[in-house]
Amino acid sequence: MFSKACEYGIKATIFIAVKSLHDQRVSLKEIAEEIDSPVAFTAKILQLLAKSGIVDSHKGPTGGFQMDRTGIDNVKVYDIVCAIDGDKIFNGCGLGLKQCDAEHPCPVHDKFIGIRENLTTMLQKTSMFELATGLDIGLTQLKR
Amino acid sequence: MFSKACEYGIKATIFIAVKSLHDQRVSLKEIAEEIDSPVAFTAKILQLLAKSGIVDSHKGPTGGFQMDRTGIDNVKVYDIVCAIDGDKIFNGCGLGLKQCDAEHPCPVHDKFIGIRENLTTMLQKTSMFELATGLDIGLTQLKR
DNA sequence: CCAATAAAGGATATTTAGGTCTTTTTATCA
DNA sequence: TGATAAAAAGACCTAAATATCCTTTATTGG
Ligand code: FES
Ligand code: FES
Repeated sequence: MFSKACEYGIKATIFIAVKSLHDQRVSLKEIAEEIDSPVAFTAKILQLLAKSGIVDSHKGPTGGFQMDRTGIDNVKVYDIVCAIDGDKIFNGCGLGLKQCDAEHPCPVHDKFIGIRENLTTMLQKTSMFELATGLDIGLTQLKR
Repeated sequence: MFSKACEYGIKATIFIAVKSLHDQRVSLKEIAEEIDSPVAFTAKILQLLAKSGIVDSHKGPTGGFQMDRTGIDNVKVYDIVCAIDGDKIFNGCGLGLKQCDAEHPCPVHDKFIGIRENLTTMLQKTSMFELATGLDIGLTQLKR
């Protein structure tokens, strides 16, 4: 469904959101441990998320990653997926035609379009706040 | 969503079904042209589909690929996806946890499970016959 | 100012997906 | 029966995703 980079990116952002809700900045090392991801690779992904304005980063001692309250409420899973994997999964043809076009549909177009819309809507509606609170109260987990 | 191999496999099978409905066997070359795919790579995929019993293959002059009427009715998109990409997309965790487990869910589990079920059901219900007839009457297309 | 800390950046390595090429096997039919 | 046609099989190549390593830059606190 998503690339590894995107999976790490989503998990990292949720974790940063949890910590930010407790007014804590969190370091790359801590993130990688918490989401069970390779440190250096995670660094690349966080760089991209920082450039995209999804998370804030600070260098130096006491540095690390964080989100402000507005971000925690406004950033949706959809934004992270777009930033890392692009929008192919939301707009692309399920059978790989150059573009998905209802006027010239592939054989699965009509069947796919509904599911793709459900996925898009779901990801557009799901905020970091919602996912972060579930994690914070122990309902969900980021590794196993 | 699907791998390239899987996209080619689905398209190839639909095309073979169309031709089989007209009692025509079809060669690798013809298939690759019709679905706009690399010939040698398509050969590999068709080998796998033949081994999986999804299509029948015959060597020699007049040889090629075909499906019997039972296969055209019974083979579902789901079967092709499982044969080529495996069932990770149907059972795997959306965030890449080692296994998707409702007792120990990842943050997106509850949101994902419904969409994943819709996708699975849709692919399990969609037969080659249905897709082949749509293509045959010109409603849909395999390349662009 | 300086030492320590942490992210940014860039070069490199590894693994997997995607794709090609050549040889072998099987079947047809003239 | 032998020339030919077509898929099967296996070795090989290429590009992209994943992952690592090293150097640079920014920030902090003493
Ligand atoms: S054309 Fe293939 S999904 Fe729309
Ligand atoms: S645990 Fe992640 S989708 Fe079920």
